[in-house]
Amino acid sequence: MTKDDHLFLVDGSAYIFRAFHALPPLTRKSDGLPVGAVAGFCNMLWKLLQDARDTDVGVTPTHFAVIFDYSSKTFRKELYPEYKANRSEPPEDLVPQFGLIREATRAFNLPCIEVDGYEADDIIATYARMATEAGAQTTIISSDKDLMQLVDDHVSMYDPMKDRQIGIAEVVKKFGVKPEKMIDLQALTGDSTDNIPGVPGIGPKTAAQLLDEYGDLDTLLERASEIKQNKRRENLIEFADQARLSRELVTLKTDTPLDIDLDGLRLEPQDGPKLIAFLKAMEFNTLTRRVAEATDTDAGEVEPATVEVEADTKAHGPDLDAGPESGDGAAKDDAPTPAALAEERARAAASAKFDHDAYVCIRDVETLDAWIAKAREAGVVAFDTETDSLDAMQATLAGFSLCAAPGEAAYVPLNHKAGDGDLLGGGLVDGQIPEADALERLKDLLEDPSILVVGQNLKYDWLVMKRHGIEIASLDDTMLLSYVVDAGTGGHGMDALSERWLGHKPIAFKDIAGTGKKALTFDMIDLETATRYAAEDADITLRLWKVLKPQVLARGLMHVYERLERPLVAVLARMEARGISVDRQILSRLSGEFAQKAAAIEDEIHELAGERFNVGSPKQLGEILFGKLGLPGGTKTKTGQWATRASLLEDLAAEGHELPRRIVDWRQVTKLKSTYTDALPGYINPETKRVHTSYALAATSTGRLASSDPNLQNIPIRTAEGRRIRTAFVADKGNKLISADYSQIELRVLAHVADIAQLKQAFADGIDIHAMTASEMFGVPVEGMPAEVRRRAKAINFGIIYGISAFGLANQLGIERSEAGEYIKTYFERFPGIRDYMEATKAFARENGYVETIFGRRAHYPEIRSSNPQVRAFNERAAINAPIQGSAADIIRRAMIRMDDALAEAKLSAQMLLQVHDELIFEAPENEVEETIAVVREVMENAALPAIQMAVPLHVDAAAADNWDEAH
DNA sequence: TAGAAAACGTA
DNA sequence: GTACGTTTTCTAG
Repeated sequence: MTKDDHLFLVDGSAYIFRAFHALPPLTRKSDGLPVGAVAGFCNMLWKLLQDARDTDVGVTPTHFAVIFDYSSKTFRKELYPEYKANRSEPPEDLVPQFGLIREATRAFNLPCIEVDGYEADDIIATYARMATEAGAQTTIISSDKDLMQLVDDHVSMYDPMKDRQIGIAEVVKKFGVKPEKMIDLQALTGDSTDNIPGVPGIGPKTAAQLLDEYGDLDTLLERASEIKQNKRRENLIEFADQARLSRELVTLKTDTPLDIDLDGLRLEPQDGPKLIAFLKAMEFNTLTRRVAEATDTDAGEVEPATVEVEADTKAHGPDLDAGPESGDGAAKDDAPTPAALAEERARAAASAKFDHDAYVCIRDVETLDAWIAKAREAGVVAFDTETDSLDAMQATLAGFSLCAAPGEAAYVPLNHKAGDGDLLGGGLVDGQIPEADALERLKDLLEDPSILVVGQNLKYDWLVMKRHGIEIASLDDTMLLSYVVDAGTGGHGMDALSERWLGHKPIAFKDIAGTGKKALTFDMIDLETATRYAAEDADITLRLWKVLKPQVLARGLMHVYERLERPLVAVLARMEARGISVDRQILSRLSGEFAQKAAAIEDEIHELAGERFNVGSPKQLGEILFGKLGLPGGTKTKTGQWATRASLLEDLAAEGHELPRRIVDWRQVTKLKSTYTDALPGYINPETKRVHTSYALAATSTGRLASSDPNLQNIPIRTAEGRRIRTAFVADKGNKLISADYSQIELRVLAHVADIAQLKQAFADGIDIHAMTASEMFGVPVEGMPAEVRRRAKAINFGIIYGISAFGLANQLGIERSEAGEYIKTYFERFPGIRDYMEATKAFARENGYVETIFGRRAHYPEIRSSNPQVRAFNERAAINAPIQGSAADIIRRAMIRMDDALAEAKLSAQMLLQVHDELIFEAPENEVEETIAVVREVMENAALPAIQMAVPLHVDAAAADNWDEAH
């Protein structure tokens, strides 16, 4: 095909429906076969081909094809199970015409193109792209707005029923945006006929205006908070992921696999007798005559063709989807479910081979530029940094790897050191791109919002790049995709994911770096080995992304990923980067005090024991207590050692034994010293002088975060001694720390999900919930209630959240198991709805293998059907707890995601520093404290909205002070 | 020297 | 009774 050629592409499937509805019904005289659409189609084709010969029309096709939908099981269904879900079956009169129209196409001597799994529009887009690349012109015979995105200088459309050309100007006139913006426009408006969601409340007019103002969808969604209209802003924020999904759905594929190339579409001469035979069979007399005249054929000589009439329901037949979960995964070729299709992709990835020799080590800017160009072309790039430390806040960049297509990955070394081994350390290895040059180019790529940067645990790379002045704009994280799909079933580290999904065991870091004291850091590894390792990581990451993203979609979990996971990456990275000030002096003073106290207690212990021994050794201690001294009540742990846990020692102390009391005291002091006052100063970053914890997003089965290095979610608070450690967490000069925590959030969630009238009422009235419980259970008035009664009710309330057992409650309260059982019985009599909820949750978990939070997050419990009663019971309790703990975790996640913008909008400079499950810690200028608290409370208390309207109010307590102890 | 076990800090 | 991470001791290699 050359630039003088002109390709005509007829959207056959769309035409069928339009002709059927627009034209008067027509039946074959002889037998009543409905043929209206066929007649319209034949007339249209004939006219097009005749006009083509009239050179004065100016448009002469040299290539021609008619394109059809093949099946409704397209990749879009895989992306979005609801796609075209509201399509009803085609009218009975239309069904037999699908096959006839294909026959007609062949009778016209025209190629009839259809591809399994793709829509006609994708095939059209692909051919149009190919023709444009050849420099040729394309005319698409359709008026479907879904195709308007293809219109440009080389591609136009033609509406055969209205005899109207559609070019760039017509698209702009009709929709107010240029054709290249049609995708974004459709993503916003959605499409009710195809069941594309879009953003509620946004029609074509609003969409065009928004796109005019913000340029494109990504920018609009990013800056949605600036929009003045309340409802519109909320919807754009709330349904951003839905808009992105819609965009994926409306974007036509230009790489549809095609059996016939452009040259195969060259227009063949009309075969008069062949066409007339078909037309006679259809009994289209007028058209038969015209064709006979034009082709100089004697129609009387031609026998009518034998045309098979079959009910071809392939084009738009009913969907036979069984549901999102597929049993044995054996996809039937006629009706694969979305999950089965996702699994199909997983199967394909599982057999992929890894060729480490194919990886490239990039050592000059030209090559780097070429790879970056390739990434731009793809629009998606897997990215991974290699450094010398697991601490992103201290790590030095050794290099980075890129992968834009499976199997094609490269490593870019930047700071590898020569392993000379002298004490001064080797210099830089020769032949590495200067860091500044490479990062300048990388910045352009990573900060481009149209490039999707895919990583495994991207928060780490985000922080490393941020420290080099680069902020990744659009990201996907394979760890988080896995977490959304599989929370509760194994880990989400790259090695585990690679083995699970790709059947490939990656090169182990310890195999290239060694282990222990003489382990190498990555910058000391030779470039060849480094390339094999680092490029493999990027390769694996991209392949995982290709497998996991469809998994998320197929299971209907995209909203969980988009609303609760992906946005948190940058939020947490910023919190970690800020860190918190910890006063070294205070900790050092406390360490001294604790050391003295521990030493004194240790002397007493040795005195009481009558010998010196290692007090820190439970083994030695057990021997002394239960062996040498023969104290009663000794129990053994599962390894046969004497158990010496605090609660046991407390019991002994209560019987008047002095030694156990002293052990408990000693343990408390040494715990505080070793874990907190001694360890924390070591975490103060020498550069920032602050402590930067690391939050794990995918560590828990319920959706909670986890904090480590150091863990700032378990700083002591229960004892007076412990609280003193909190005084070392301080605000910088001129600032205050603000602590804001949800009051009773898990019990509120329980009241909501289990729908318990008394609980809901109590929270609505702001009543003391434990006292209310006690009053209901024991008939004691709240006024003047004994502390012990309330304490027991409180323990029961917590027990409920934890999936209560008589054994556990008895343990907690120090009562007999039978008595605890009575309490539970009474509780369920007063709150039968709770028991119903617990039973229903267990049943759901047994049935599905997972449970869900109110926002749809899943936690898996594959062992809930274990034949081991202990294992089963444990899984049941966990399954009962997960929706409650997890929903609360989701709520605070939502608050955190909104918080930075809310503070910025209020022009407050407060910074969110820490999260402790139901508490957020901020650092704010002294004079903004009151305003900040108001904004923080507002965001936290409304965090479930607008997705969920809780049946109980959420309440947040907040206070400000110079240190964490006083603020809490 | 790596990993399990026991203990204990938090929500 | 739920969910975590860190420290120390102790054992196996």
